[in-house]
Amino acid sequence: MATHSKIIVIAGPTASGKTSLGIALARKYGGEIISADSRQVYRGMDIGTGKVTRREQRGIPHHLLDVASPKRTFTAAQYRKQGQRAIASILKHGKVPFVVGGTGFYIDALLGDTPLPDIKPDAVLRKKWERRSAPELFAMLQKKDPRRAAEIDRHNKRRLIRALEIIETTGSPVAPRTARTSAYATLFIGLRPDPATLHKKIHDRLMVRLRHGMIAEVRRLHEKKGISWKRLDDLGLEYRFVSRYLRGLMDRNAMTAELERAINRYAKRQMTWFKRNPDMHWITDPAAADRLVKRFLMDLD
RNA sequence: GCGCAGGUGGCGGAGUGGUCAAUCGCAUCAGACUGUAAAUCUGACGCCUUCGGGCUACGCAGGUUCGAAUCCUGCCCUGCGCA
Repeated sequence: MATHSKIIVIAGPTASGKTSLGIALARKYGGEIISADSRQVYRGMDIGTGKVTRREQRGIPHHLLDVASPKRTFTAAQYRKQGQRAIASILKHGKVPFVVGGTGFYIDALLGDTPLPDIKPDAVLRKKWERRSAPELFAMLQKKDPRRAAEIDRHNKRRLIRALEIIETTGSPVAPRTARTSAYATLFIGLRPDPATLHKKIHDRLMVRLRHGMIAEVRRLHEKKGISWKRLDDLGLEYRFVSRYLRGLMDRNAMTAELERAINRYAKRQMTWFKRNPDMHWITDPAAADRLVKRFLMDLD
């Protein structure tokens, strides 16, 4: 059996301690970090996303941070492309890639079996279909691609529009899902703190962010960088709720309370995604990761 | 003390004689995820269930009625106004 290049993934819900664990392991085992975070790719979104500072990086190179303007949507396909490039470059230098982050979709796009059809988003089509109702869109899809229609979430306009977009652009049905075999040997480590601990960490971290200028950051994005309220809302969590507060849609207490709840819900959605991965090695204590990594890098294969 | 308004599920809030275990929103729980993924979307949500249904419920206690969250009486409680 050929020796596959090794990659280590550190996943887990927000505030579970992925970042510092990743850096510690990268330092110990000669690694570099590839961030798998759909919001940390944007420049100027630092406090709200909990982006590592230069200093916290402790000399470990970080990839896929600050690679896009928040004005435009950064997509999973772009992530995959740039991520693959980063992996290749890290391996070339004889280092170990550590994919660290909480965006399960990005991790799968990069390493898993989620195929991303090579069809770019079409703003015109999307805008046109946006006006239609989900049942209408579903009926259209059923007609053009019964196979895809049978498995899709018929209420989710975003998915329906994407499926129709693929069909419209290629003139043929959406390719069925096929298992992709990764070219790498991958160790999946999942951080799963007990719920009470996680909730507390989420709460404490939110208080720190508020103290460290998170509100000013969002205001700056809107006033200085020209990021629309709508866009900030779409970016979710801190950007969504702080912008609503800045718009006067809610007072500060409501903003804080609702944001905290939203973050907790988000953490659960992340877990729902990661739980599906049968290869995930779940740990509660970050210290347990070391043994897994050591064995993975030393042993077999 | 008098007058007025009101007491409904974890919360907010509909319902004013039957089709109400009770619209809806929030919270909570579970889940989905083919280029927006911190986004988007779905289901469950009184208790029990062999999933057919059964049981207990709309402040408390009585009453009217074939039938009440809905009508009547008394009581308790809350808010506002007058004393």
